[in-house]
Amino acid sequence: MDDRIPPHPDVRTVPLQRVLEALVDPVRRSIVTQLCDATADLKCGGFDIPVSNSTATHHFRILREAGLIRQYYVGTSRMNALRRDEVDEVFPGLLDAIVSADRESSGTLSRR
Amino acid sequence: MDDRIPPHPDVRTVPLQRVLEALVDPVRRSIVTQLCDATADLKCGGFDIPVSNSTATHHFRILREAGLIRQYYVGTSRMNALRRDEVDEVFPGLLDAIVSADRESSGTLSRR
DNA sequence: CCGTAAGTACGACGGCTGTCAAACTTTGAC
DNA sequence: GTCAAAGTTTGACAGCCGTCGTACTTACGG
Repeated sequence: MDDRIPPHPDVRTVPLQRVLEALVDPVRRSIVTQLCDATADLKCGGFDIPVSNSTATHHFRILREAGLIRQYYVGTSRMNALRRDEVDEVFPGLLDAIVSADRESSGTLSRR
Repeated sequence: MDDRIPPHPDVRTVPLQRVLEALVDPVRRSIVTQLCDATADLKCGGFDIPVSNSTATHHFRILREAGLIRQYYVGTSRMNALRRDEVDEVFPGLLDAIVSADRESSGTLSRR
C-alpha cells in the first residue's frame, strides 16, 4: 500500500548550488560515475563505496534531492538510475565534464 | 625585495576534488564568474562579493591553490587573472559548464 | 616622513556535514 | 508463519569550513 518511493524534484527547479554540493563529495561522485559507466540501473548494494550502509543511504538521498538520480523499488531492492538527459538539459556539459575528470583522477576513492 | 607573490600550483597536479571544493562555494564561484565576464584582470577590491576583507582573502587563496586563478601584484593592489586555458586543458568543459549555469541561476548571491 | 590605501595573517567561533552503530521496517522465500 | 535480505531512520559525534574582527605589512603619494 505504502509507496515508499521518495519524492523526486523537477531538475529545472534544483539550484546549481545543490547539484554542486552533491557532486563535491567523493563518494557521491563515485556513485554517479559508476552509474554513468553501468549499462543498467544499480541497486544500492551494487555500488563499490567505502562507507557503512546508513551513510550510503544518506548519500543516495542527497543525490536524489539534487535531481541527479531516480530511485524506485524492485522487490526489496532500491534501484538507482542516473537522470542524465534531464540533468544535461538544465546543466549542459556539467555531468560530462565532472564524470570525465573523475574517471581519470580517482583510481581509488580517496577517503578523507 | 620580497616577492610576496604566493606560489601557484601546476594545474595538472591539482586534484579534481580541490577544484570542485573551490567552485562549490557561492562566493568563490561568483569570483570566477566575474573574472570570466571581465575584459581585464581584477584587483581583489574590484569584485562584488558580500563578505569581509579577510574572508575575501581566504577565498582568493582557495581559488589560487586550486589552480583557478593567478595572482600578481601591481603596486599595492593584488590582481587576479583566470587561468582559463590551463584549466580547460586539464578539466575540459568544466569551467564553461559551471560558469554558464552560474550566470543563469545567481541573480544575487544567495547568502547561506 | 608620515599617512592612507590595500590586503594578509591570526585566532576564534558557529554551523554544517560526513560518519557510524543500533533499532526498525518491509519484502521475498521457504 | 518465520526468517533472512536490503535499506531506512534516528540520534550522536567529530572535524572541517566560512565568517568575522583585530592587528600587522607593504607600498604609494604628497
